[in-house]
Amino acid sequence: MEKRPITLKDIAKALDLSTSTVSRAMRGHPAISEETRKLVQQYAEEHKYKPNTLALSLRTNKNNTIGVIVPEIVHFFFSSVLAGIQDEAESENYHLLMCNSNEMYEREVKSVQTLLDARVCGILASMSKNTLEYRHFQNIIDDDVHLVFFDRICPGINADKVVADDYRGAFTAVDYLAETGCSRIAFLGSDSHLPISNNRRMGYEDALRKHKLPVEKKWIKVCDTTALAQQVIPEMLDEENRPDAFFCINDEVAAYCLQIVKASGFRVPEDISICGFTNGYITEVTDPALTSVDQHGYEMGREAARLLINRIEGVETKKGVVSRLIKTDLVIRQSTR
Amino acid sequence: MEKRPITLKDIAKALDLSTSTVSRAMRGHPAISEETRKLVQQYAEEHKYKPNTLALSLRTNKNNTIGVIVPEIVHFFFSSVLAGIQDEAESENYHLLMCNSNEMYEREVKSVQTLLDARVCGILASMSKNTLEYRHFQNIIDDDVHLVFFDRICPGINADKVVADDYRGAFTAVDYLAETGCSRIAFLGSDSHLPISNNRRMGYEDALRKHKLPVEKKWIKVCDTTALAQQVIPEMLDEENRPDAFFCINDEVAAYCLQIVKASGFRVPEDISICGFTNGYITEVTDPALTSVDQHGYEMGREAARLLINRIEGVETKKGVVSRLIKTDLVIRQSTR
DNA sequence: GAGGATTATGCACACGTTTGCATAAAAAAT
DNA sequence: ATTTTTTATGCAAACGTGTGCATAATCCTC
Repeated sequence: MEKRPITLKDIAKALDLSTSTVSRAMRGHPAISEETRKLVQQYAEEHKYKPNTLALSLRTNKNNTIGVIVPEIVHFFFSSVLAGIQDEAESENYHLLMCNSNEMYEREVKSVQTLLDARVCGILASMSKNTLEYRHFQNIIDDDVHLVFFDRICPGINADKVVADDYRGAFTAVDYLAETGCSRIAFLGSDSHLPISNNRRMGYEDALRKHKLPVEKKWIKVCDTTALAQQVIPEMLDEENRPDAFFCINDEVAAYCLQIVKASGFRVPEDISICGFTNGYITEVTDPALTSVDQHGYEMGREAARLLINRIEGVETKKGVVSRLIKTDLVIRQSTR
Repeated sequence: MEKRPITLKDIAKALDLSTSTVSRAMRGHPAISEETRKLVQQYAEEHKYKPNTLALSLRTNKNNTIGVIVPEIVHFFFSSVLAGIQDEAESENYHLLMCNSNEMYEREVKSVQTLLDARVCGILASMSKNTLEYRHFQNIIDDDVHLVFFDRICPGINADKVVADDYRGAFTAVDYLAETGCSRIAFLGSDSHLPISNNRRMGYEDALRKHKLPVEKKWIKVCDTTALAQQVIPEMLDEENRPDAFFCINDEVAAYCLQIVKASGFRVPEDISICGFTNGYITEVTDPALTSVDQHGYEMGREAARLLINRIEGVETKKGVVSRLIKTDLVIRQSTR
């Protein structure tokens, strides 16, 4: 009952040839006569011969597979990156092994182990928010497996990286807010151990300085989840010297911010401007539509995959770390003046 | 310079044993003395021996990998399903090979081929909107690879499936719309060759009949993209006998519908009620927040993966097709009365 | 027509495992 | 002391492929 797929050996037996001849015939080796080559290839075609990739992998110790670790799948930005990685990998004939750390350190460690055990050629990773220990990433490098970080890079590891131009994105956005008359601009960010947040904060501060606006501690908060938003934003609105603009670390926080601000009786953007980061689906369905900084996740995915594949195939040979910056673009909608 | 990972053979040589003994010692075979077993296992531990999964796969012709084909990654529902699949697969020690058809028939065919070539143990698939030819799916079955469809099933193929209870979700939603006083309820659906859309339409119609409301052709439209929404909805609002409720095939269309309706000067929900389907992120950020039918994508993913794995491991032995229905829940927010 | 160059094919091994069978050594039974 | 049983190990083959080397067959050249 078991239907065994046809192998080179089967073809050899059927045609009364040796497996080596068949193997060479299939790959068009010059030392094989035109006659037998055609014979073999036709027979293979007819019997739907498919090379066993497992055997091939074993022999070359290369399985044409790259592993991906994302902190969260159900997320516009990360799924965009994933789509980019997927497209690039597919066009280069690489398979994609997917892992999801779910923002948990333990699962991230386990994912790395899983991918190394699966003998992937390289790994694309974006770090979980809760990762403070980097040993597992170092293990990848120690195993001579290529590693490229995207977006959430790991500061303690010497590896290639592809990141959005967070600094410039933040600078441009805050510059725009200031240009349009906002003078008390708040920054709702993440924990400062994440380079992503830190870089944006620097862009934010530099833009303030450019406009001779004060950098106030009380207007810089860790607020990167909707739960935190519900708590932090009302407090800020209650103060006598309330912000007249919110620059948020992601679109979700911005959207909740918008709701809270409206519910508190302020008009957007007349009283308060709001700007998000990512430029995902939700920016177009809020009322008013959300101004946001486009991170070009799809492009980041493609770029990261391309860099990794170039490393794997020895096209990229730079000794040190390669860093790619994906440009960011401010997309102005109705939530800012 | 090349650091080759340590193998059973290496251990054997180092300990002056045969590879077979080492192999048995590692797996705790009873015919191996306690003494050598400990010796081997300790040596393996010290030298960080990792079994080569490629070799194992070749031997057993089983690579503990399942393939997934989704029509679109950047989509709340599908990424939710993916997350569910991922979690279930991981807990059962299966790897995930991911493909993205991007709603294109050709890429779907290619994805199937890719996965079969990779010798996956099974495939989870959701059909692209543009797929009308089913031969590639039949190939999976002919190759004796397990196949489970989720959500967008393929009507022409005899395979296991896990789907949302679309009929009941639609019925419940439309029933609720009617209960709350709507009498001219429009259905913005997909092409009727998709079972998903067809089942919902039947639920929609049955709910209308229950309330003795007429089923009008002009209130049933194909409108499953935001682009179509921009075109179709204004036309419907312009008619003298305009709908007083829109039941939409997904949240995106519902959100755009909401915008268009508001922009046309109608109040939501006082003049017109709007209901979406999926219950994704955006339902909470529109104004008013969107009533929607929760499809429980994550659960669907887990269920589909579990079913597939049960098939692979011979736990599920039913001869015919197994169909699982994932319950749907109406989540009432402010876009309906 | 004998030697050399060319062409086409096969043998054997390798990749890292697992496993049926044989076997050596030790222990037990007669 | 010899046979039988037990225990622990090794040999060899297998999974499906690719490749260096040997070799058989053909052709050319003088």
